[in-house]
Amino acid sequence: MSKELEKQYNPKNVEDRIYKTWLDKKYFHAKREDRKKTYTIVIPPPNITGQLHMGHALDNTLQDILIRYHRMAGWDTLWLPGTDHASIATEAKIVESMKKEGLTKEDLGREKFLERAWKWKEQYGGRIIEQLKKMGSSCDWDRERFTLDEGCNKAVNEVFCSLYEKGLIYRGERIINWCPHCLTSISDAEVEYEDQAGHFWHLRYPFKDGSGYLELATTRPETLLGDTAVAVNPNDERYKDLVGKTLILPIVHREIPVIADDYVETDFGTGVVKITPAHDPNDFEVGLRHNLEVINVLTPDAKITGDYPKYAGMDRYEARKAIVEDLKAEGALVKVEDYSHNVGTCYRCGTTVEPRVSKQWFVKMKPLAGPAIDAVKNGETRFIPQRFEKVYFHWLENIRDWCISRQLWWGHRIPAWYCADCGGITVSRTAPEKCAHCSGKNIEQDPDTLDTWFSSALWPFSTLGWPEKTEDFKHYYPTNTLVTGYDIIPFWVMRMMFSGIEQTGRVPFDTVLIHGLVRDAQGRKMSKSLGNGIDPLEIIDKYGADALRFTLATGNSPGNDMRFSDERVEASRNFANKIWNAARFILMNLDENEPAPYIPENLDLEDKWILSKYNELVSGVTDSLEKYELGMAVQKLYDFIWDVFCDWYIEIAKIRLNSDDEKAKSAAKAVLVYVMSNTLKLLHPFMPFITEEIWQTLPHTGESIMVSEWPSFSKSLVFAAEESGMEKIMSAVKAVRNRRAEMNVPPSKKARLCVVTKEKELFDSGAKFFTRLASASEISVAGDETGIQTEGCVSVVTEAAVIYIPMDELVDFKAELERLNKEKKAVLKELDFISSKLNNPGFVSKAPEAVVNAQRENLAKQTEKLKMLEESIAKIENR
RNA sequence: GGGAGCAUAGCUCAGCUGGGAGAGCAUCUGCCUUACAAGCAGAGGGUCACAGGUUCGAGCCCUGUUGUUCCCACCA
Repeated sequence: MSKELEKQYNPKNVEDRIYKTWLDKKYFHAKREDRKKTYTIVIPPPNITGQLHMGHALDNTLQDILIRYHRMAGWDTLWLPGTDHASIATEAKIVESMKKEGLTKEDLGREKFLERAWKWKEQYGGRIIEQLKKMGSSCDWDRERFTLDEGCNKAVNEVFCSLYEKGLIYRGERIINWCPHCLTSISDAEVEYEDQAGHFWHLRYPFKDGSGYLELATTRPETLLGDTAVAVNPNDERYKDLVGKTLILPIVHREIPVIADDYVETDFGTGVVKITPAHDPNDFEVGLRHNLEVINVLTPDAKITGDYPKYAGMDRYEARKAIVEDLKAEGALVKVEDYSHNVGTCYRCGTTVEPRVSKQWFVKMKPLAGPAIDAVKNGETRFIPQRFEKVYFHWLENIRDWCISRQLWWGHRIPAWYCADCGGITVSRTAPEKCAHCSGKNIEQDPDTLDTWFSSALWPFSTLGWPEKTEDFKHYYPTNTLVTGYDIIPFWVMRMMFSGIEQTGRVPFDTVLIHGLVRDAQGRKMSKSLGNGIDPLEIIDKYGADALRFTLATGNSPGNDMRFSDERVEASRNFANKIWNAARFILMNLDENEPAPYIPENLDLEDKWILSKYNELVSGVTDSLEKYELGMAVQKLYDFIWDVFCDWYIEIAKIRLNSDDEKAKSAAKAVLVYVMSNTLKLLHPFMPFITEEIWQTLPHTGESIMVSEWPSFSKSLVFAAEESGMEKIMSAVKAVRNRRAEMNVPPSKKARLCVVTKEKELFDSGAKFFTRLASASEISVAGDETGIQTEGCVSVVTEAAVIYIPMDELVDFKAELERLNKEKKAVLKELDFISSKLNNPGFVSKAPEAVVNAQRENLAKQTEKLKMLEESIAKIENR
């Protein structure tokens, strides 16, 4: 009895069971095999607050394909997984959940809050890991890490301290981006700009000496409370004489000077700018240059401070209204215009960012950026596709110092202690007992934590044990490929690059594979607010993980966005089913103790053809994978499996399988098993579950397809003559099918075929195919037309043969003649084209020889075809 | 204001270093041919956005134009 499979592939019966086996067998575990080359990927750690979305699904599919391929191809392969503590996002979620209980952070206190956060992490942090497993991700779960675990903390402290010691981290009072909702500073990269409709308020500020007014325009009248100057361009003729004069600030009635600064554009607005150093980054710079007072008028949650009793407690927008009213009352408001401008918002909560002067920690970027730029310029690390290096360069070349302190509790606490006695700062890898400056014991640690991305930046080496010189670090660092979306380049890729170079002296990875965004079927970005997100888990539930993976890996090239639709997954699911049924067919024909895959001695034409095609597939797929053209690799597999193996080879194999020739039968089986089983290996990185399931059912040696050896190109499987021979037969079969279809002959109506060809031997060996594939009842092959009955026949002409189909009653000679003449016309056109090329001396002398020869061969073929067509035409005309 | 991507069949997209355009879906025709109707056989459908240029030869390289999407940027 042969083994039997269900008629349709059902992933639910397969996936979890197989994944468990892989886990039990520890196939994902990297074993540090000394003699082998290593291949390492560190996962972009998903947030613990997160749920698996299509972006993760794509990212991890690509990584798993690369990992599985390299593992099979004999590399010592490590895919290191983990999660990110995501300070802002997680803290926000916890604060939100506390709010429902009527609690605030302060109510709980730091200790209790962190307890709660860790509990939260335990509860939800594992969720996304389970979801990654559903995808089939072959991560080394024994090495799973967390950006806030002890090891990462050690790495963070080491990096912070060493950068501090080198003078590359400093603390300073600067204007930073402040989120009034999250109540923390954020970095430049974390600000998202969007166009917002606003207004342009034209105001006039009176001179103290009563000599009139200076008119200016602003988008933020409420910041007027903090104005400490009004600026004009030093070369502006209109205002030249006014520089140095004193104005009276409306409402506040404070005296402020008119200053001159290049920053002011003469041709925008009135050419006059009010300067609010505390609430605008440019004004802050101007303030520095002119030694202006910095007056903060807003509280951390963007309300007016108590210094202005009339407005105190109003948020910035209420205050704006109130102040505009008062300006109007004071006669200081000239006019209001509609105005659309770019407003910075917090990338986490969308709240309009408030520039704010405060004391924060910064990383000095210029010295770190240089080497990171060089490393990509000199090719130590490359981007695929290359164009994304421009994004990378652009960021690094224009980078400003990185604000790394966050007014949050959930994160790596800044390893700096302040002395209450001498005011000195002690930065230390471990908690110090006394002030490093005055030895006073009265020290307290900075309450702030570090930007999440500070720890993510160390991920490629902190996860391998750095700063310890662990075996893993020595063995697997630098890693090889980083797979991520283009939107993460400034947040993460760039920072890993300069951190890796600075801390380890080496780039953290040699290749950055960039992918695009997964969009919905209409091309819109998937988002919670639109509600158009597609849950990968639902797709897996409906179609299987392999179908999802296949969909994400196919029909798309690196760096480009893709649209996701159920129709595409359906097509993938159908492909899985196709493979399943091919396997089912093979299994039905196998004996119980069929030997493991081998290549039999007695190969027929079709065997050599399929083996040769398979052999080409091996090098094609391997090539594409090596070039990171995953979509290309998967396309080649699809075409081979469906169009070549299933539609042709299996059909042809049926001839021998149904015969009584035991020797031929077992040869056919052997080739079927050999090609199927090895093709499954090539497909395994893309569709791990179904390939494992089938491979296990087929005769095999070894424990699992995922640890089997990647097929390699074999010179002994090159059969060029059989390949081209087979193609000639195939095109003849297609021509017959085509003609029958045109004439509306149903497949049930079989016909005698007579093939006249110069390649009699070839067509003799391929004759049986016509019976099976071209509805032939019987077939004869002849070297010439002597004695052939062509009367009352339809003739089908290909380059290699003329096939006569006797269909007396069906043949409409007039139509037949028309058809033949139409074909003749096409051939003549073709011949014309080819000869125009070959008659062009430029082409013959300059084009590569192979190209010219191909044209010559084609010329011969078409000439032959023309001859045969003309003969057929003559025959009908002369009857 | 700067930079980048995209523009190919009705739709969604491939097309690797330039050698007479492909797939999936959709449409039409004929088939339940004992692996698969989630299938098989066939068909129709494209001046590869436009205009120049380089080349023996351009969907692919160069220049410009148009449309579209995205990223960056301190014109208050």
